[in-house]
Amino acid sequence: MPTIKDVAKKAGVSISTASYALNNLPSVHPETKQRILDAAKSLNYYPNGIARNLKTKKTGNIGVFVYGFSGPIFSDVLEGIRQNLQENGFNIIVSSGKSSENLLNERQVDGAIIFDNNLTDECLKNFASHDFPTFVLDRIIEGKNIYSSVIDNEGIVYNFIREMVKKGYRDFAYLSGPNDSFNNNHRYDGFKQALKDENINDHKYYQGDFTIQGGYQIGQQIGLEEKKPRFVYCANDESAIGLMKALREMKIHVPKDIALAGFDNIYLGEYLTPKLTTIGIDHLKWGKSVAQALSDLIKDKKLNEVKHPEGQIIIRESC
Amino acid sequence: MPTIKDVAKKAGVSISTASYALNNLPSVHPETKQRILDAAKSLNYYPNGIARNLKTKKTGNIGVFVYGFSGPIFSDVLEGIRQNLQENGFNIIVSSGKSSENLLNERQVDGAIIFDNNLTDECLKNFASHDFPTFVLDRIIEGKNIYSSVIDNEGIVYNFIREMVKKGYRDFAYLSGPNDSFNNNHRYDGFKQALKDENINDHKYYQGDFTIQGGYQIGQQIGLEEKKPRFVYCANDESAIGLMKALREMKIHVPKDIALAGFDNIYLGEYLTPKLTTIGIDHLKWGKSVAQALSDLIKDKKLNEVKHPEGQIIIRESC
DNA sequence: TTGTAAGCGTTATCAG
DNA sequence: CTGATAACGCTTACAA
Repeated sequence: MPTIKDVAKKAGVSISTASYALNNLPSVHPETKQRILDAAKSLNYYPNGIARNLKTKKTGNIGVFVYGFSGPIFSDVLEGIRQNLQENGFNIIVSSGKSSENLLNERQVDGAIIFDNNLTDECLKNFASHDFPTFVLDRIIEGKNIYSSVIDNEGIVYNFIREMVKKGYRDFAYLSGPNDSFNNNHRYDGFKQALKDENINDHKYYQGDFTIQGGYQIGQQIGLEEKKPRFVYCANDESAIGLMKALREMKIHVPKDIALAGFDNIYLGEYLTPKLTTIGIDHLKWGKSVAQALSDLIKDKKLNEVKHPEGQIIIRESC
Repeated sequence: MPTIKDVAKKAGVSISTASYALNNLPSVHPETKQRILDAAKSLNYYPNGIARNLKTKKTGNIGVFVYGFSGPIFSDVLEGIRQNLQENGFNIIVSSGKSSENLLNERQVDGAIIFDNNLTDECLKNFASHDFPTFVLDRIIEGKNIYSSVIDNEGIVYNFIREMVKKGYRDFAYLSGPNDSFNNNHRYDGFKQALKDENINDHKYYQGDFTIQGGYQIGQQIGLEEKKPRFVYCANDESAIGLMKALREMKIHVPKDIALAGFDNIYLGEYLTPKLTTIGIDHLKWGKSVAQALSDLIKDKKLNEVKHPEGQIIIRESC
């Protein structure tokens, strides 16, 4: 494995001159520079990133930490982040589980984007406090160098439910996600507030867990109920899909017997029968804008506007 | 940001003793060790990974390089890899695009798992040649330190098509993926061979691109054809989904009018109407076994059996 | 324009 | 059991 030393020797210059040339510093004579570049090429030399990182105290890496690799909603956020970071000359490093903590604690990244409940506020605050900008997308944390960009769950679900009431529905149920989920809780708040403002005093509540399987079980349960809700609002699309599957199996027609809707606009919603009504976030744009804000913070140390992602109601066939 | 120097000073020992204690070397006296650990804790000390990596010439990171973050099939492979690497004490770093090349060339990872056409054979061979074990999952490369683990596309598609012939189908078409795709080409080979062995001399061929959108367009085209194929085998599930959507819109019934099937067993196949017949790979297991082989290679420098992933035919309702 | 040398934060060799 | 010290491969004052 050739080092800069080998390149310098081959080109007949000192290590520092080699370094200057390889880093495109203007001071070095064109001829020597060429000699150095040729030597590097012929040796198939690449700088050792680790050594550079140690010296410069920068890695050029941005960590994106997710709670798992399954699940369809991440992909677009990640892709948006990736595209933007590439433009800004950063490497993207996506990780999950124990690795995430390691990479943060050992400072193998210059900044972080978080989408993982399992990373504690403490861990993140500690990382951020050492001058590493951090964006959190799955909760709100206050702290030095730490910023949140979260969906306005409450507002958009509120609007959606009121729209459904205008359409004539009045008998609602809520199929929840996990109780400790930021997104779920805010969606439920919006749901309740809408009912309240429409003077609807009662609603059923089903405990789900954001999975298809969970929605499916609730669907089986609902199928056996004497008095079924007319509209089940599901805290995410996957719950809705499971629910819909169970209802279909029990010959309960959607939306004629029971209407339903979800959240996330996962791409398969459009391919179901009936097509799923949902609330969509422009994940690609969200990813890009967060990545841009982070890049600005790292490069210029100044915080530009952090756009919160906008939600959009997507009416299809399930209600 | 505290360094080992600060810890040593606080504990009243030399740097090297601090290092010994922090790395659990047996030689250090329990009492001093405790003092050092306490000091580290009170300073909130974490070793600087970069510095350690430079000295030890190991990063503890495994790079997983994918062609993009979208697409459902990756997630399970990634999750399998993640689980296994975590057990083996490695960090997982998933990356894509330009970053992948950077991380490889700058040796920020100890080994790599590849799922990305855009990384050239040359780049991978170069990386691997410097004693970094590399597993390639999306093609076959021969070279020092470089190993392939690929799906037996040909064999399983072959078996599937022959099974369909037994069921009575004889008029087949192939909806392809991109022409330069390893998976697509081998699936097509299996498809053709099966027809040949069944003495079916002719078949239609539609050029797709592995996307829902692509499948949808072909579906619209087929809808207008005078003489439609009886069975369209799709090179992946997403193509099949797009195709199915178009057919439904044109009131062509699946499987009564046209039967179809895909490849990948993406999870939503089960939630479509009709449910999609497909060929499934146990991606989680695949990811785990590749990660295990890579870990063995890095730790023991010895190559254990590389399991090729097994495919399974999953008959549902679309044919 | 080029070279010398210090130093980034560790680990590891060697001596005590 | 503990401490000096060199070294990992690079960047960057500073000197020439």
